[in-house]
Amino acid sequence: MAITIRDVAHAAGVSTATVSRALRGLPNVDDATRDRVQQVARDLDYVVSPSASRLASGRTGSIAVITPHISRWFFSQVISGIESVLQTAGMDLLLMTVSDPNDMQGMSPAPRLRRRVDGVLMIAVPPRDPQLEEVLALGMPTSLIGVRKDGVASVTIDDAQAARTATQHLVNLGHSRIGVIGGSNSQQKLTAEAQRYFGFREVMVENGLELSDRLFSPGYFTIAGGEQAMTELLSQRQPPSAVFCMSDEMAFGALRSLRSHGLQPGRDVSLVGIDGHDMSEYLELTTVAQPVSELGRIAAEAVLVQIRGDERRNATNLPTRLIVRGSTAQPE
Amino acid sequence: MAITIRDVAHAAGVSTATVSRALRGLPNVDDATRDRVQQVARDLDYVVSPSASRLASGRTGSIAVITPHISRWFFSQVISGIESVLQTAGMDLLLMTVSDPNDMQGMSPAPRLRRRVDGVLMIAVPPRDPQLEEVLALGMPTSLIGVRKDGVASVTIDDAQAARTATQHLVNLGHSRIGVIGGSNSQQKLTAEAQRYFGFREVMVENGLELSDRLFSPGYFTIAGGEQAMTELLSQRQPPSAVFCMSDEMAFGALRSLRSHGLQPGRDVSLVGIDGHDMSEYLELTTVAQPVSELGRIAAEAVLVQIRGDERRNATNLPTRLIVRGSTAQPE
DNA sequence: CCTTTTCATGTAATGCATTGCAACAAGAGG
DNA sequence: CCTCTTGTTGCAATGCATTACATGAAAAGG
Repeated sequence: MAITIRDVAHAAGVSTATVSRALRGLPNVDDATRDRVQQVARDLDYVVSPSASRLASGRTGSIAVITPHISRWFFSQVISGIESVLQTAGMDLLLMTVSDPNDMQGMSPAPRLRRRVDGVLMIAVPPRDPQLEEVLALGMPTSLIGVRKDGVASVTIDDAQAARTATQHLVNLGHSRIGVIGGSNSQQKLTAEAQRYFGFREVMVENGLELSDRLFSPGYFTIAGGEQAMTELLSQRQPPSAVFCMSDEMAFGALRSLRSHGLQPGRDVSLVGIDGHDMSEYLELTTVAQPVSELGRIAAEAVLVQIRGDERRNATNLPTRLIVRGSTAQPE
Repeated sequence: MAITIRDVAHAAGVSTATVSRALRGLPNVDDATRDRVQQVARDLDYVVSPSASRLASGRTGSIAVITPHISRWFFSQVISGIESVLQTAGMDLLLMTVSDPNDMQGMSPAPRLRRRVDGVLMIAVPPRDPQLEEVLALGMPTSLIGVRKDGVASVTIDDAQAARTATQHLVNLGHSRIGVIGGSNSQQKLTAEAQRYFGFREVMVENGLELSDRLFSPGYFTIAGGEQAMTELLSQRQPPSAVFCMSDEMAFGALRSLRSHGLQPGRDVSLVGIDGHDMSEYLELTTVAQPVSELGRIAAEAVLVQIRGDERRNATNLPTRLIVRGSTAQPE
């Protein structure tokens, strides 16, 4: 009932092979023939059957984006960047989530990928996650975002450096008792988190400042978690005069905690985040901004390159920049 | 080179037809046979070729989600809700964006949908948008989110009612000079926006309050736009004592504008938004919360139902609820 | 004018699962 | 013991585009 390539071939008086070539812009087709075929195809309102095309060619024309979250700021920004590139490239974007690697009940996405996509983009999956390993084992073009792993293309920021920048900024202002709000206490940390912690430590040590477990509080990368963590830090005998938050969203929560304790960000306690979240400008949050949607765009391009066969599996690092706002100031 | 259904059939000593039936859980397959086939399939690490399956069956097992934005809060929440349902149903989620309907350079998504998906979900597309019409003309299972249109399944909130609730709240507090921050000034308004304006007007009229064009300012549903709009309202001879913002994000911008004018939200100027944005709690914003990801979930389920053949094209309205916080108070 | 390229086009095999229909076996009913 | 169900399985057509290879014609080269 639907129009097929044969209908077009008949109507144009050529073979299906020629129609296929003409419509896909392959060489070795006479200009006149090509025009005629295209015209006929348009007249008949013909669209190729993707299933048939995929079956015959072996290419699916789609790329999977695997992410642990869709609606969190960082992830939606990245996905948006990816989408813009794939849209332009005419690739379908298959969106799938992985259950938080911690609770393993969710089944691995790998089986759902086989024979279904030409490439995979994974956002912020722990580098030793078994689900990641399974996906990599499929051997298809893959690019990671926010994670670095040997032999796999990846796009990241220099997390350690970003943390250094943030921490150094606090140190430069004269702070010496500096707290950290990070992800979780668990060992199985995301590289990004571990790197940020590493960068923080370095600067602290370089400046001979105290590093204490009591100055670390987990915020689980959520607003609520950040608020909780800040409250925790404030409840100590000697609360920090400045806090480095590993994400802006946690910093937002921390800001609120400050306010509900009657403290003023910047004046009473300095806060710096990492992200460059849209809201940070409106909350006067000092932050180390990362080019988030750019991460997605570059990673998407990397997969496309791999699909084209240019086996370029490199690791890209994008620059971050410190944006100083009202939430940081010299200790009084 | 890849394992096909024939390999499985051979190994299990049955026909491909039986393998197909056994693996998909169709009836009329002996339990012993089914077990054997499943075992063999697992041993051989067989996965069906989606392309072949689609070509043969005519079903694609995927659903398109068409949205004007990916990273904006509302949209990413909705997409997240959709994803959870589709994941469970084993459907692929194809994500595509439509260029803002206003600039028509982006080509319509309709051609990219044909033969490619079993159903479509569209988020917040103007009801008379030609791109929407084209998609509907495809005649496939479709469900709209945030838009109501005759003959098409849709999931929305009662926007007029939400606006009434927000406005009435301000009136009840004793405000009489009430401003509005809406989308744009243009005529081609999104239904949601028009409805919200309508609800606002109604309450104003019912209470005999002044309705002036000067009390309307466009915020384009962005944070920056909201800030601008609030600044605009504040610059008038007689600024409003309360402002109804058609979205939380615009309200965030408005909050900032207040602060930079040295005004305190609630005490000096009351603000109410619509959305129930995650951040609104942290900014003490009074808002009319809508069940955003629920919108996505229900719409997704509606498409699945249509795909199954139960031609149930109804319009669902989800409830909203007022959450009163510090940004609204009696005028002093 | 003849041979060799080069280009346009056609032929037909290929990819792989689904499904209508036929065949058959075993159990139910008489 | 025979007919009728009911359930299990196989056969083979089907869906539709892609592409390796073959063919023939025209252009290029000698």
